[in-house]
Amino acid sequence: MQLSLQFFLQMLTSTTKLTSQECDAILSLTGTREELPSHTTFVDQGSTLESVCLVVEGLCGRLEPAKEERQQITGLYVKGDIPDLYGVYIPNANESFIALCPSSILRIRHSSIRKIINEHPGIAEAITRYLLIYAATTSVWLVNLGARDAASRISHFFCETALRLRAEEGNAFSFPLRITQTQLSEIVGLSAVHVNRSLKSLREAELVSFMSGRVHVLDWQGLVKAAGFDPAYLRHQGKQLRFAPA
Amino acid sequence: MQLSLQFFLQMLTSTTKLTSQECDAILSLTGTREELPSHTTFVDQGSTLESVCLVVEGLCGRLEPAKEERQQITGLYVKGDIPDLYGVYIPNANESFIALCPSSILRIRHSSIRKIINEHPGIAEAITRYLLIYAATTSVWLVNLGARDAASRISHFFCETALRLRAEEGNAFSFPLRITQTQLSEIVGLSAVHVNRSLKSLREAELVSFMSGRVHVLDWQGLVKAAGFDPAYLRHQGKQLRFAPA
DNA sequence: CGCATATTTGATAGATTTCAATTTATGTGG
DNA sequence: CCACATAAATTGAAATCTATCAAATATGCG
Repeated sequence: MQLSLQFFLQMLTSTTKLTSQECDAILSLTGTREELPSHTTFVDQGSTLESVCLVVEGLCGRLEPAKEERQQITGLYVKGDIPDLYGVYIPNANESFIALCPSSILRIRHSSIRKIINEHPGIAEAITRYLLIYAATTSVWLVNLGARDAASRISHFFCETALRLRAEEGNAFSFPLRITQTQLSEIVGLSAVHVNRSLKSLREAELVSFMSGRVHVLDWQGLVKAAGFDPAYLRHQGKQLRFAPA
Repeated sequence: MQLSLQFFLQMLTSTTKLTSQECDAILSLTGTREELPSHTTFVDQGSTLESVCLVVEGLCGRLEPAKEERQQITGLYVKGDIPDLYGVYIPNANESFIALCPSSILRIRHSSIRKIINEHPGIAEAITRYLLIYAATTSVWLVNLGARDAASRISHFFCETALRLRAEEGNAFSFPLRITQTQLSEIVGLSAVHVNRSLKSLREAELVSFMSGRVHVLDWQGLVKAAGFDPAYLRHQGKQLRFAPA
């Protein structure tokens, strides 16, 4: 009974009405567990995909090949996420996936996913919605890099991550985020040095502090405001949908 | 017989093997034609979607709500694209869509799309792949803003757009791109003034010039190199796929 | 303890934005 | 076709933001 599979199912049912058979089909997916030390690449850019990776524990990132030494992380994945789920439909990896901290994944063969997709039309529909929510997140990241300054970018990332980790509670709280400042800089498209200085200014403004792999939100309201953060894209508003026959 | 519908079908069949019935189902989609003056918003952020918009002529953009006056364009859509196709699955618009120049669209009701999706499993699959290719493009834009300087960003955008407009031919050619420098600045996340100066430097480097709504590629090889452009994400490599029963 | 990695700081160079003004295009009505 | 109004492009100067380089300090781990 993988907790992470239940998290994944939760994401699917947050948008899509699934029958109990469909839910069972998801929960009974099996795969092989892999323990990944920090910085391990578990999907290679350019490879042909035959399985997907469910994040069971830890944090993973999508890494796009960028010019020379400069690399860009274009997605963050937490427990219950399947970063390379798109590979079921398009099995060519244009990017790599790496463990940002010691993590563990469950590798599930495409054939298992295809089987339940073909047998249960609602699952195909739910997966499409799941993929679309990730696409929406990427758009928001794009706005973050294109339209905000350093401190706001970092703030926005912290806000998003707090919600995705289900960590938000009250106006002050903290949550684990075991990444380095260098990795953070590759997420927000800044130099590591500048991230360090921006973190300092956020700390001095008493909005948020980030140390030893943990984010301490000091003033959630203020942080949300400074970041221009609107959580609409993360949460499905409105009721569960389904147009496939049950 | 809409040429733009044929373009759309081409995008679907570039990834997915469709039966001739399925192709016919696509081509016989109907909707209402709308002529849009430049800057018209045709999908409002926050609205509930009941139709999709096929770009018949012109150029459209996806506009994300950003802080205050600063706005970010997170997607560009050309003839044959359906920018808001995702709305069939998630009918809440988190962003607006606008005409970047005088354009015309065909508004097709969701119910028509849903009908052919339910009747033809291959179409659902093809649409999912189509949505994923757009998501991949957004990731590449994210890398563009996060890891490249001004001139490279602009170059990269021109390279991508040349291919998407099927304009590339030889080492020097030109193609129409009826957007303003201000709109370009909202695409690449820079100020309009800096875009203007970067364009000047690209012109002086004899790589590309952009004037009166037209891109003149002076040295395609050089431009691709300066941009660090790799077209893999735009073109589906490998043969047509399908795992739904025909 | 000692190495490797991560964080912090200072100084400097470079990139980009902003503000303000000017020039050049573009479109429209007479 | 011209005159006008408007939008777009261009330029200069200064301020701000961000990157780079180099070094020092801290942290984690065997």
